[in-house]
Amino acid sequence: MPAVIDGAQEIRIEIEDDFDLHKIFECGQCFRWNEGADGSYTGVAMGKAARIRVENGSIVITGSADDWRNIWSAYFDMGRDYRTLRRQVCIDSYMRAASDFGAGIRILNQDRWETLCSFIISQCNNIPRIKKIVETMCRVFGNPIELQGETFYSFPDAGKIAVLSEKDLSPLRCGYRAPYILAAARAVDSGELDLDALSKLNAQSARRALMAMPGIGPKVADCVILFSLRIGSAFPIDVWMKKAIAQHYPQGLDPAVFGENAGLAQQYMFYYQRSGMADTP
DNA sequence: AAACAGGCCTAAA
DNA sequence: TTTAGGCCTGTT
Repeated sequence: MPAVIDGAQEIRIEIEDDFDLHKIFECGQCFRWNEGADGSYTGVAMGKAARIRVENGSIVITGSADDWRNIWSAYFDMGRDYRTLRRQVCIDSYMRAASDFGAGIRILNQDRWETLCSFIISQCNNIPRIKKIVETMCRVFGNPIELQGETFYSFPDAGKIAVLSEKDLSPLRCGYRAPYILAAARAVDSGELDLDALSKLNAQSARRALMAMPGIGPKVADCVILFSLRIGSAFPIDVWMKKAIAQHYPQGLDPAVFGENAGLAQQYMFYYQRSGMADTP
């Protein structure tokens, strides 16, 4: 069992398993963590602001031991052994290279409503703009959170957004996605779309329910399923993944070969493809 | 300046 | 069942 040392402002957790902050936060699954000059990351998740770094084989994160146990441990998916999972997705030499390159990635267990909303925003958008829209949304509609003298903002509840109009969302500059955001907020707030319940279904059923919503297609649905519903078989396919598959599996690739680890395989492929390292086989 | 960006929707084969 | 064009906005 990893030791948890409880300091005044931060705690320290020894890690043996894969855990690379840069890869975790830059592999495209989240939008609210930013790297500082010292290599630490600061961000807001699950209603908490935190700063985290890795030092001498330990995670060092602001907050209490209870925060770690109640929030961050699950958020960083510490219940799973990624060294083992990484071996399991090595179905060929390409996946061997991709998973070696991406070693350290972990799939975050993020807030469901936030993930849904963020990936609605992500459609036909680049990462800087996605982050900007999400940050504006939090600043305008979220609650302030203090961390080491700095003010951050939580992601607003679905109920807070549900009562707004398209006009209210105009500061976000999110264009045609605004009605999609409102529809999702209202469905989540009313219980018509029960994300917790979806997490108990299989990927196919959850996907069908999500795609019944306007503005949610297969890619957004799969991201929500993988990054927040904890259903590991989801395999989001975006333009990068299409390139990766075309290059390395011209005959096609059935994600089912990865079973329950398809989502992790996707993350390795995606991260590898985006790095440009995958282009020279 | 025009094209494009980590999709989705609709219309049309 | 698959494919083309349009869509807000910001950036190149």
